[in-house]
Amino acid sequence: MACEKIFIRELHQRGLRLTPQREMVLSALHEAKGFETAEEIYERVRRLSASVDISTIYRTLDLLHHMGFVASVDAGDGQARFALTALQEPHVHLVCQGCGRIVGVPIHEVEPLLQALRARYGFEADLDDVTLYGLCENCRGSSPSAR
Amino acid sequence: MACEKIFIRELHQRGLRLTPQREMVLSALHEAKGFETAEEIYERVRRLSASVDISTIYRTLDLLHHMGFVASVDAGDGQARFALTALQEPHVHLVCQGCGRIVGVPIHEVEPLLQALRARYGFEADLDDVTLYGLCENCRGSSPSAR
DNA sequence: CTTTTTGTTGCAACTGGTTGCAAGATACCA
DNA sequence: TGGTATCTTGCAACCAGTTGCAACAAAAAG
Repeated sequence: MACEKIFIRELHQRGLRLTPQREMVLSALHEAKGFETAEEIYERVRRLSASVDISTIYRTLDLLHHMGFVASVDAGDGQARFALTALQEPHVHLVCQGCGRIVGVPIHEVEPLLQALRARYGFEADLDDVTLYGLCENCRGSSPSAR
Repeated sequence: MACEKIFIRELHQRGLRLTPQREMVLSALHEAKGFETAEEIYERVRRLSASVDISTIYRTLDLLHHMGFVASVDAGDGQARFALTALQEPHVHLVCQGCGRIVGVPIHEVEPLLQALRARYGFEADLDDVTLYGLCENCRGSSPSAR
């Protein structure tokens, strides 16, 4: 897990600490392979240690998110979903409202939008964490199927 | 209030009813002139009638939003904000994280983004209700001031 | 005007998520 | 190795917003 070494280094750089809870959340995210809710990640962590509190899960996911290790997507169903992105380029996320699939779009592909907003509104938008809703190729034709 | 006549017509078309509560929310939104939280709109309605429940405010704002009368923006502080848009073209909203100002961008100005997503990902995005975060012209230079 | 249908409301309970705080644990230094 | 500063945790209370449901009320029909 090269990821963990980098995590420890980043923590130390910010004067933060490595705790068993933080290790377990990182490990749960490795297991997950894809977007999961905080509750699902909580369940994975509980299999490792029963005494961890859900608020610690949220705090740790938040930390990992701010450090750029984790992407957070609001799929529009009132529950955020999280996934490891480790050190990839930031993505804009597309959520299909037909099938629930989440697709990442490298941020450089929407650079023209950034330029347009800068030019016309003087607005410097931060697209690191944007989620767009719509219909994917599959669901566009057929009638939308349940998630 | 031309807005109210159209509202009544739209309600009837959908088999829905005009109630005092719905009229009061619409009237509160007219008073507001700008984005306000559900709680602020609730306070305005309470000045008209003390017995209205906050859940009715939320349900009505939701209805007005789905009917296209109201824009809903998550300013990133954990509280949604609502404003009358009556029958304007839908907007993408820019929220300045420096000063909290909310600016609307007519949706046709981001049409190129829609086309790019359609072409490369086959994804038909719905930008009617997108909010982007960043810094406005004023706040870009100076150190960000509190909201 | 009364009845009937069905959409709407207030209420209370609940949801996902956040926060204040005292107790506990980590990392550093002697 | 022991002491200490301070970061982190679990807990419980809280927050904005949603939901199920029985009572209510708008609109249409008689």
